[in-house]
Amino acid sequence: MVTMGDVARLAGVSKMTVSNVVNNRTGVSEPVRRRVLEVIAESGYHLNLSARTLKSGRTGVIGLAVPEVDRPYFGMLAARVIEHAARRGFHVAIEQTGAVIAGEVEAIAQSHNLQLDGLILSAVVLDPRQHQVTDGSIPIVMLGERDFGAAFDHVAMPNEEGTRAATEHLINRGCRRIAFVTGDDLEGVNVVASRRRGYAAALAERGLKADPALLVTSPVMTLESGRTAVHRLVGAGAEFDGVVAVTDTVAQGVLRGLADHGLACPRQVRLVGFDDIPESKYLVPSLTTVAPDHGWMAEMAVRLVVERMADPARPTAEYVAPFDIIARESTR
Amino acid sequence: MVTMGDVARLAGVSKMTVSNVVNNRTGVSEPVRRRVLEVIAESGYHLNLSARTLKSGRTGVIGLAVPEVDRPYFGMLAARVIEHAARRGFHVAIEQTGAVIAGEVEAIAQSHNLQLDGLILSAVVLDPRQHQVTDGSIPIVMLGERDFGAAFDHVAMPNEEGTRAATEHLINRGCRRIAFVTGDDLEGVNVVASRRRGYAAALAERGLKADPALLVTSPVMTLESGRTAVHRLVGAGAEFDGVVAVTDTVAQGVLRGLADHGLACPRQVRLVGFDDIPESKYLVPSLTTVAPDHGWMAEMAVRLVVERMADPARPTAEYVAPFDIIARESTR
DNA sequence: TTGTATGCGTTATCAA
DNA sequence: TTGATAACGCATACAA
Repeated sequence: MVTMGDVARLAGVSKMTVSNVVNNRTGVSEPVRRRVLEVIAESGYHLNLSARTLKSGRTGVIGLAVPEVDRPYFGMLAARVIEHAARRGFHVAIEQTGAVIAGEVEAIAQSHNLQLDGLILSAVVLDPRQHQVTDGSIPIVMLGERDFGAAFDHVAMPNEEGTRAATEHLINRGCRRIAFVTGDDLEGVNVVASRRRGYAAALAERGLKADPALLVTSPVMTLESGRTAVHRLVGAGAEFDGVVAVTDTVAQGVLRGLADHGLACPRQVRLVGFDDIPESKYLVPSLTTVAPDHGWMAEMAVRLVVERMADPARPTAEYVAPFDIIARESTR
Repeated sequence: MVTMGDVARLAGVSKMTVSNVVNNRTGVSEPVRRRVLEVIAESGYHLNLSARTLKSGRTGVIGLAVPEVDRPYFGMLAARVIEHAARRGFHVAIEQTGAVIAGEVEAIAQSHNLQLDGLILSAVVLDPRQHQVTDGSIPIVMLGERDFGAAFDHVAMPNEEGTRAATEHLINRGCRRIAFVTGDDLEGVNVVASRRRGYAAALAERGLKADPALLVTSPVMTLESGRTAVHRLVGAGAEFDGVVAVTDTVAQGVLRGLADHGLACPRQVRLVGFDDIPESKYLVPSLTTVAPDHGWMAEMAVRLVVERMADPARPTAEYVAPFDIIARESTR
């Protein structure tokens, strides 16, 4: 391997001069700079980032911990975060937490070992009331789901507002018996609880009764759980003319479940999701959904991490992403 | 920051002994080991990976370059690669190439700077005949798409075999006018060309004519391009009773396009995709598809990278993933 | 404008 | 079984 010293020797200068050239610092005469760059090109020299890191204590790597990158929503998030991080000169190492508490705790713990400069954690199960996760050694930004109070910077989804708007949208379309298909952690501080509050609030506002038979929960929020939810509703003889799904992925499963029972959407049952994943527009019927501004969220998360690196003492901030209701065929 | 030296001092031993304990090496007496571990726990010491890297020249990071992580297929791939790499003690840094040649070349070039121990490159546009990409400084495994001959280890998709089987499946179901919806780089050494060969081979084998009007190409392979392809077929007055889509994502777009024109699938047009992304099972109608073994591919790619680290001289190998045809509603 | 000395935290080598 | 020393490649401080 060719080192900075080799380049210095070949160019007939000192290591320091090479370092200055490599780092684009001033104070190097033009002829010397050219000579050094020549030698670098010829020799195939590459700066050793580990050595620089050892000196500076910074790796230039931001961790992104998500449940699984192959869930559409988190894949989308990862793509945006990688983009915005690159724009600021950072690389992204992805950790998969598996949506289990141990995985999310581990992601924080590992951030030391991995020498991350910062961590963006999309926690979905970690409960701030039950787990002491205050780390403090590197900037951690909580993304999207759980609210850890003022302990961390937090970029939140418009969970409650979004679901309320979605539910209102169904009501405006004439639905009166609206089911809510979601996860089962209704008590915690989490996306499931917040979105359900929005659903309940909209019903209450419009004077509709929240029928417990129309609340279908399951431990996971997947395509399969959405499908199964419909099977359960129909199996229990529940009457419903609208469904609010906790995510687009679940909604897609619901669509499948409706098809299994020959229920036409939107004619017999209208459906609305949450996230606006890329596929939603192409489903048959295309899916009405709550569309938070994902690019905005990713950019903000990266920005908060980077800014906190510069100023660790800054008070934590909480941002809620803007959103739109995208009306499509599933609620026509 | 607490260093190995600090731990050594606190434990009353040498740095080397601490290192031996941290690395689980033999030759440390039990009492000393316990004492050191105690101090480590108390002091909150964490091994500095950069320093280790500086010594060893290894980072423990494998790069994974994919077009975009938010495409379902590549998200799936990334998830599997991360899993298998973790199993072998490696972390994964994801690069997004944007499916452009410059991005793919850049990924290789950057692998130096990022101090990657290896690179898994899912190239989709880089053409081995036109670009000199032989690097040699770190192990590079080509994944899935393009064939670089013996220059790199290669884990291939069963492109030709898969599409042939898919096309045969349609013929067996009674289709006689089968369209192929794909990308437009039909000449290169790539997934588009191979899959088309499989399509053509199946038609030829069964004595069906390949009507050029039924070959619909577009520069990209997306949900939108699938949808548009159907619009173009119908707009041109083409008659077709089956569609082979180059990927499941494109197939999903095709499904949408069929719906736009009131064409019933599978009654009027049968459809088959390629990849078996998680969503395919839940589409309405559920999608018949060629299902390569993605876990197998990811595992093999990681294995090849890691093995080549150990033995850079080993001749390159080529593996083709096994696959199944999953018959679902879209070809019922 | 350029060079020298020193140290970042770890590990390999060799000696004790 | 343990310890001392010398690197790894770079950047900081300071001297020339």
